[in-house]
Formats: sequence, structure tokens, C-alpha cells
Amino acid sequence: MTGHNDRTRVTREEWLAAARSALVTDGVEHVRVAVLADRLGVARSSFYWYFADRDELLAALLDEWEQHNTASLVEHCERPSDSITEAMYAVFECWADPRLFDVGLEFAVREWARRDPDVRERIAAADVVRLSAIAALHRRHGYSRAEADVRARVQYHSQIGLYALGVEESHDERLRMVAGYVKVFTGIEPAPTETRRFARWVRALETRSTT
Amino acid sequence: MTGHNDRTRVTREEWLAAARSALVTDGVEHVRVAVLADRLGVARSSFYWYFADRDELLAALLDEWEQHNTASLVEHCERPSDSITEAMYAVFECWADPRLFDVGLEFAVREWARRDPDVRERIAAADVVRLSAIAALHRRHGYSRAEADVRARVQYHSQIGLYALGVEESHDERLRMVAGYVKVFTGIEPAPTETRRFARWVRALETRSTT
DNA sequence: CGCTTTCCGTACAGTGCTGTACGGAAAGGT
DNA sequence: ACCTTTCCGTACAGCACTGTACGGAAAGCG
Repeated sequence: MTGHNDRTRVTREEWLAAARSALVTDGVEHVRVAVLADRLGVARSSFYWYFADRDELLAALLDEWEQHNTASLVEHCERPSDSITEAMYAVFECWADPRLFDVGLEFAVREWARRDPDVRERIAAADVVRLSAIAALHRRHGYSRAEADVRARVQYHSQIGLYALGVEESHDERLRMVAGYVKVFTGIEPAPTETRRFARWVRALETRSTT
Repeated sequence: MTGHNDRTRVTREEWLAAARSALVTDGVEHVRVAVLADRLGVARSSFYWYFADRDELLAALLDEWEQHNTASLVEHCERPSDSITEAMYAVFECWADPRLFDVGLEFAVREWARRDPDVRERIAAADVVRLSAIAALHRRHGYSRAEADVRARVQYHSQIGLYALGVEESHDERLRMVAGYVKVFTGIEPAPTETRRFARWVRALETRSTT
């Protein structure tokens, strides 16, 4: 079916990967088949073998995003936790690990959504799912419905805003503030043990990603 | 100098206004002189009379943003206030009043910045100014340097994130949550008097803008 | 070994944009 | 009345991209 042989110059997946990378770094407007073809060192006709047109490529990109990002965030919200502060750190893991939550892709898609009503709908649906997962987490730790809603929003918006601003901080800088964030988000000072545990987790992530 | 006579079809300011509107609703990429010319019902050569090229137009747009948004936010942060919660409401006024802070323009420029290093620099500088204004406000009300920094960030990021998500809420919905936001941002429950005062201010704004 | 499928190079037509050249019409100054 | 300035219409050349048509080479299969 997808019969690739050795002389196949580029596969459908390579077209997708190139498009994904262009989407993240340059925005939808710059996902152009002529440019990707150049970058892949192949004629445009190869593209039209795998895809009907540019729109079909973009649709595939959107599917990739939808499956990846929301799922892992919800999963981390639903993990069992002994305290709300420990639960916060579980959620933070998502934002720190690109394999769990691809921030670049997330924002590329959000930017895309500003001009495309269909994309906007998909994003809005994802936001509802994510926000209620975070709010549910707060409720499980004893917050009222109203307070859980507000805290979920502040946390989610603040996280999105941090990336929207394009703040560039090192892991170290961010680790120094992380306990403060937890306190503001929950109203409770996290136990030093929890904070240290999270710091260790981040360091482990760093060594893993550099190898 | 700028000798406009009656038969002048479009002025430099009209070109700018059209460009500004296109920037906000469609993004920089779609600020194209051919399109604006069509929309203004005039030939492109009129544009090249007022501007050297498209880049000059975009630079003018950026200047407009820089002067407008940051100034009023800082001004509201520096207003004298009896309590930190009252001060929060003063800052909220900026986000609610388009004449003080143009949210649409703000995000159009931020999106633009993602692909333009020069714009990114200007934005980064503005963020520093704004964040330290908010942090200073907290310090004046007794927070430590570290806590003021974190609280300023959470507040600013959360506000930016709210708009980045493109949340569409009515003023009523937002007013219902506003006291909750103040509590999370400051750690202190606002006095009902202060909340009511802000609610009145918003209503006054509504009636003024619909007339 | 022929036939089919898979993949890609080349070439063409068409669109939407950029900036420039040039000319003209109307208003303003002298 | 003439000349200058201001503003804009028309026309041209050029670029970057889209999608389509067609043909061919290599691999896979009977």
C-alpha cells in the first residue's frame, strides 16, 4: 500500500515533518509546498503525489497537534496525588517536557487559529477539556467549585501567557521561581520535599535530552 | 507641507488606519499595499507617494503601538492606592478599556514579533518595563522582592494568556470572577466596596462606549 | 521479460503581490 | 495666465507561489 522502495526520495512522513517544522518556526502562512520542496531537495510534483493539495497537508498537521498535546495534559491532571501542591508539580511536568506537550506546536496552532475559524473551534474545544481537567484536580483537593474554576484559569492562562510572551529563561531560573508559582496558584506553600523532587525530575530530563 | 486639498482621495493617516485595521484582524502578513489600495478604492501609486515602501508603513505601525499601550499601563500602576487590592482594580481598568490598552493591536504586534527580531526586541523591552511597574506596585504594598516578582509575573502572564486564548466572555461573566482573580493575584480577599466600585466603573464604560 | 505501479523531473498557465516609470488633472501660489 | 506642487491612474517588469499535464526511470510482480 504505502510501498516505499529504496529509491523513494522523500516519504509522506518527511513532507509532514518538514511542514511541521515550518509551521512551528515560521507560521502557517509560510508552510508552502514550493519552499518545502526546495528544502527537501525534490520537485513539487512529489508533494502532489502524497497530498491532494496544500489544504490536505495543513489538515494533517492539525490532527497531529490535537492528538498529542491535550491528551498528556489531561493524563497528568488525573494522576493521584496526596496534596494539591504535589499535584501542581505533576502538571508542571507537562509544560517542561516537550515530548509530553509541544509548546512550539501549540503556539503555532493558536496563531493559525486567529485567522481560521475551523482551527479556532478545535482549539476552543481543547481549552474546555484542559481547563476542566485542571479545575477537577483542584476540586478533588477541597476547593469550592467557584474557587477551583478561578484557580484553574489563572494557572492555565498564566502558563499560556508565559509562552505567549516568548519569555526565554533557563531551567535554573525557572526552578528558582517554581515554588512561588505553586504558592500563588494554590494559596498554599509547597513542602520543600515536593519542590526538591520536581527539581530532580527536571535535571533528569535535561541529561536525558542531551544524550 | 502636508498640504491636503479637497480632491485628495486618501491621506497618509487613512493609509495608516487601514493598515492598522488589517494588522489587527489579519496579521502582518496580510498588510499588503495592493489589498489596502483596493479597500480604499485608490491606486497603489498613492501609497508610494506617502511611503517609500511597505517596510516604512510597518515601522510607523510599530511606533503607534509603542506609544499607546505601555504608557497607560505604567501610569495606572503608579497611581496611589490605599490597599493592594484597590491597586489591582486600578490595573484592571487598563485591560478593560480599549482606549487605554488596545488588546487587538497588542496581540497583532506580538504575533508579528514571532518572526521579526527587531519587533521582538521592542516587545521584550516593553515587557520589562511593564513587569517592573507591576512588581513595584506590589513592593509598595509590603511584598518582598521575590514575592512581588512572582506575583507580577503571574498577573501579567495570566492577563496576556487570557487574551492569547481568545477567550470570549461578556463583561458580566468577567465581573463575576474578578474578585477571585484579585484574591489569587494578591493572596488577599478584596473588600466588597472595592469590587463594587470597579463594577460601577465597568458599567460606566459600557454606557459611554455605546453612545 | 514485459507490465504495472511508484515516485519525481520538467514545463506551462495562472494568480497575487512588489516596486518603478510616466503622465495627467486639479489646486495653489505668483 | 503660467508654473509648480500634489496626488493618483495606467502600464510594465519581476518574483513567489499554486496546481496540472505529461513523461520517464526504477522497482516489483506476473
